[in-house]
Amino acid sequence: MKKTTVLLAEDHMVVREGLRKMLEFEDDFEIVAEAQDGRKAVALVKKFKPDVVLMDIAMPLLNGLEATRQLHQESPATKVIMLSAHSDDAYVKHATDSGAVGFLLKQTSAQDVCHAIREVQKGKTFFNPSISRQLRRLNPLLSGSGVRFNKKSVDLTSREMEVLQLIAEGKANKETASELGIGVKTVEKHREHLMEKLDIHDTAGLTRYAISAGIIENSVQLTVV
Amino acid sequence: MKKTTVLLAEDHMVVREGLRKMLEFEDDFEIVAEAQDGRKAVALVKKFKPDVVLMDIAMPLLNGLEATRQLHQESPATKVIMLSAHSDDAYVKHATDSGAVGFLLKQTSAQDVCHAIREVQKGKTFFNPSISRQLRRLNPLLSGSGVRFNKKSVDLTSREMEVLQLIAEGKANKETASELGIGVKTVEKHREHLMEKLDIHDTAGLTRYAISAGIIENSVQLTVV
DNA sequence: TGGCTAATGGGGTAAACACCCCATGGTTCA
DNA sequence: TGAACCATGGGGTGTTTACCCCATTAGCCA
Repeated sequence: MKKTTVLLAEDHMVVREGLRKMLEFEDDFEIVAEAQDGRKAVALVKKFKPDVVLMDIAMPLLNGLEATRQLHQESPATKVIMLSAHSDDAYVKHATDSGAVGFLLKQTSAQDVCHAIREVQKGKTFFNPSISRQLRRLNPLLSGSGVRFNKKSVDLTSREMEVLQLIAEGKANKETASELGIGVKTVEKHREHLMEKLDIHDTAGLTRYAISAGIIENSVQLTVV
Repeated sequence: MKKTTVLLAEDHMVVREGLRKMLEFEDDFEIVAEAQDGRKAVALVKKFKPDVVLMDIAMPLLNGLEATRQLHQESPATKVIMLSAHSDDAYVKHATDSGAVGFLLKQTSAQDVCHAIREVQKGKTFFNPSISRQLRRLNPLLSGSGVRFNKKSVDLTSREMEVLQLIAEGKANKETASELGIGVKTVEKHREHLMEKLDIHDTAGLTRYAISAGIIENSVQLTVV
């Protein structure tokens, strides 16, 4: 039986070695190459044409999403499973848009990683349960069956984006209202829509989302003088 | 020969399993327990008194720095090696302040992880080369004058730090209270003190502060076109 | 044209929050 | 041995949220 060839793209050596040891335990996988950044990943996929790529989202030089998009030009048959520590909508949406057929959180167990590889190799998709929920929420159209999903995701409206930004900046609804020249009730309404769309129901969560989505900046402050 | 007992504290299962498989390869280590959040880590250290703890900085409920500080009350002999994806000055400084005797980046190879454990077990310290450079840069200021760091910025009590983390994770005061096993009024009080000390008077602001101070983790911004 | 969404707004309620008042023990340190 | 700080609580008050109900206007598009 031909083994499933796998390429690991992950910049953290600890994680990469862990994944490798994990997969070496199984006898139907063969790791053909490892990349520590997105650019290397693209080059190695071009060279080795692996069946599956385990791709970290956050990598130097070229992030996993953009790397996925690029390697699909070179090797359309290669299935990419995204790895991420986080499950922000922006990530999940970008991942599927980029052509990833799987999305794993780093909380995932070894069994699930192996399972995911086998599933995508069979032409299926594999998402962590929580991710699946997000996908259904992002695109109700695909909730029915294995329908292809495309870029129809919850882009926030520009008004919602504005309100989200002001929330994350610490403005109360009243301030936001006068800032935007609209009524407080309208701001509340936008806030409601945001929470519904993002499935985040507290200010702290909205703030974290805004930062991770790049809607506001949050420079790392060094506490060392 | 007695094996070196190790506790893994890391919320990402993928990383944790990787570390475990990595250490199981060596015959002088024995993993006695694993924790997926800081609070569990403290409890398990109290129970098992391991020789060494591999501790991720960013974990739910209680971050690795604060967990380290707490477990040193219970088990002063336990050596803690911090694991982090980043090497921000704030992290390194806080790690040494908290009592960690090692600091590894997640880029570290398996050999170095094992080497680090053996070194700290021998009573030495182990830092990644880049971290060592940072320490040398930071140390003159610290040791020379004997002045406390952070005097410029606010120093929060350890309880306040815990509350801040839970706030930033989106917990309501009631949840935080039951999480910490104290009254809601006390949580409110800590929250008041936080706001007063930091001069931040809204949840969004506290959340941004927690992220920028490295008390909780937040996704890296992606510049996907 | 009918159906969809965005944006605007009003009303109401229960919960949570921010910010005051107060107190009791326990450390720590000068 | 106090002063200063910490952690723990109770009471109260006004503000702000989160989440329901409802409606109108405008634009898009199939």
